Amino acid sequence: MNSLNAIRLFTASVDAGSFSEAGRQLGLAPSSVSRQVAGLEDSVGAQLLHRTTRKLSLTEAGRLYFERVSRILAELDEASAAVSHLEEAPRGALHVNGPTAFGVRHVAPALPDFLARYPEVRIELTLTDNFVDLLEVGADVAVRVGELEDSSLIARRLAPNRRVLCASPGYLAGAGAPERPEELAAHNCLIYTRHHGNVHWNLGGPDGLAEVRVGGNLRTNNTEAVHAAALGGLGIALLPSWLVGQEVQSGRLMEVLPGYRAAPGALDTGIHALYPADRHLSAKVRAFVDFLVERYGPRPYWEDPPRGRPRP
Amino acid sequence: MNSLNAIRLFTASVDAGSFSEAGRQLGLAPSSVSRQVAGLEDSVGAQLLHRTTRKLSLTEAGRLYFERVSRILAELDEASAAVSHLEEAPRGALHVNGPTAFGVRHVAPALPDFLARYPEVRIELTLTDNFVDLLEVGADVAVRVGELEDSSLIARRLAPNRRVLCASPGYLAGAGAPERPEELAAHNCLIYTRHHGNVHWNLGGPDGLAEVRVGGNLRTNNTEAVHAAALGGLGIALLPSWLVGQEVQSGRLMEVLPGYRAAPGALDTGIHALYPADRHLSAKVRAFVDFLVERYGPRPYWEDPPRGRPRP
DNA sequence: ATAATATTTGCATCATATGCAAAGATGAGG
DNA sequence: CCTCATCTTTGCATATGATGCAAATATTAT
Repeated sequence: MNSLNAIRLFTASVDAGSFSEAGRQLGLAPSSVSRQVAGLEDSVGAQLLHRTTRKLSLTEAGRLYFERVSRILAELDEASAAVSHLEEAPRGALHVNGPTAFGVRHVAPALPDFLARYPEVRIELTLTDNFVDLLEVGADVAVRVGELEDSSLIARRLAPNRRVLCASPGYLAGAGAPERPEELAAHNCLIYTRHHGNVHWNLGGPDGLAEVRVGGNLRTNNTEAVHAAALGGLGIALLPSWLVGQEVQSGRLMEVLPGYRAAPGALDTGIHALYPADRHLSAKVRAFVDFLVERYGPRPYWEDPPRGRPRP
Repeated sequence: MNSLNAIRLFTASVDAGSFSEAGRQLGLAPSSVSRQVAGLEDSVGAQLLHRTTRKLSLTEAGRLYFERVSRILAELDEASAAVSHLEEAPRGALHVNGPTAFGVRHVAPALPDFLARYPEVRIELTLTDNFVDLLEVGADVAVRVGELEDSSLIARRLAPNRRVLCASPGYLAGAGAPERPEELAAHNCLIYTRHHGNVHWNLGGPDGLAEVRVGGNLRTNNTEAVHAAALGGLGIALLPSWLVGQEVQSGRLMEVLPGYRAAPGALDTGIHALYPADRHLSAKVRAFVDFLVERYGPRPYWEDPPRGRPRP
């Protein structure tokens, strides 16, 4: 096993012209240099240097070894430098993973700004709705909505995940807008079946929690389908604000029971960025997460403008 | 300072797919591998591997580093192998140094045979008559006639260095052939001035040592000049057998006082090959020295065929 | 010839690597 | 859902290797 140290001392000795001079330059005793080079010669099985008290001279083997090895040392330093260079500033490929619905609406639109700020980064965005292992898919960072379970990853909160009741103006014009949670039972409520207790909506409001048994003529395992049906005027939906916020703002949907929101559950822990708990967090990942935190902020742009209502 | 060991363990881990497997293959504890790789990551300042109990996966930095570094490791092994390879068989450049007169007569003519036996060797023959430092001139081996003083070199005896009295048949026909050493004083003796006591010839014969004061009309510092003058019939010369042996055999010169020879002095210690006292003697040097020893033998071809006379 | 400097070696000291054991974590299989 | 096997990591004791100092040897310059 060649020690890199010995090789460095060998080349330093050749450059310096003597073991003592090399030792002085490197802050080592001449004896150390001498022994390391001798060990290297034993290791490669050939005399590399002819020694005289006044002069070192390369043997043919030494000259050959020196030429190759000094180039190799340079390459090695170069390799380290290349890697360090990657960490100096955000650059290189960044694999981002996230759920389709959120990714399409709030990640992909943010990428042009991010890439404009960090021109040396290339992004590969993978949107998947089944849970994937970050490392398995080769992702550097993932955006997750609710449900944090992967304990080997670090989660950084990006935004709250508020679910609100909403319906289209047309539906509310026909069926009327409920004023109290209990009235939801009489409405056509669009059910997202992947919530744990999907037949009950737990709503928090000014007068505490209210559990309402709801139902209707649409049950689906796809949030987008609920969304589309609500937009089409089918009924009242309980959907995350990041999905309907801007439509509420534009009036295509109207918030129902605006003082109430879904009681915090597993799905409501917030929106997080997840990345490996490595000692060396790469600059590009850090930059990306910081960018999202900054872009979404404590009150994301998809939330209604402040209405002065107390937050739970 | 990167430890080569850590890099090897890193690449081994990537190849093996786990620290434990790499450890098994290399006979190391998993903890060692883990720590070395962690240290390497600290050293380059970037995460190289994402770790899971079940899987290792390269980060982008790790992939980049791995690609470069595994190639570099191969080059390093190659460099060592190339140098070791040099030692397996005689090959490469062999720098031979020696005195002009002997070199022209007995080294250069031997080279075709040597090179025929070792086709991978290239010879650079440097003939100099002033003493040169082997290392200074970059020689691997030197042939020296007498005068061994360089204690840092190893001397291997190649042949005896016998000096004999000789003259041309023409001279002897005119001046007569001496029968006893004392008669030399009356002859024209050709003096080589670089002998220490150059006005006295110390001759050993059947009746012991005889010191004869000699002189003549030619004194020169060049053996070749003495040789040429003797061939031209100028007088009696005291010349090494390797210089005149074959001419004595052919009759162009005749030995004078054949029972006598120069008493062993500094110039008569023999003909030696000198090479650096390195622990790793290169194969080509060893082969060359062995070749000369074998070629010259204990009684070199330039010596007269055995005459049954006692050696001193 | 003397002084100065270079390499090498022995020895004590110190840093580092290693192995073992234990703890924490993860995926497979029942 | 739980258990088991395996992997990584960390703490600690040990061993291997590196280092510095001093002395011996050798060589060149003055």
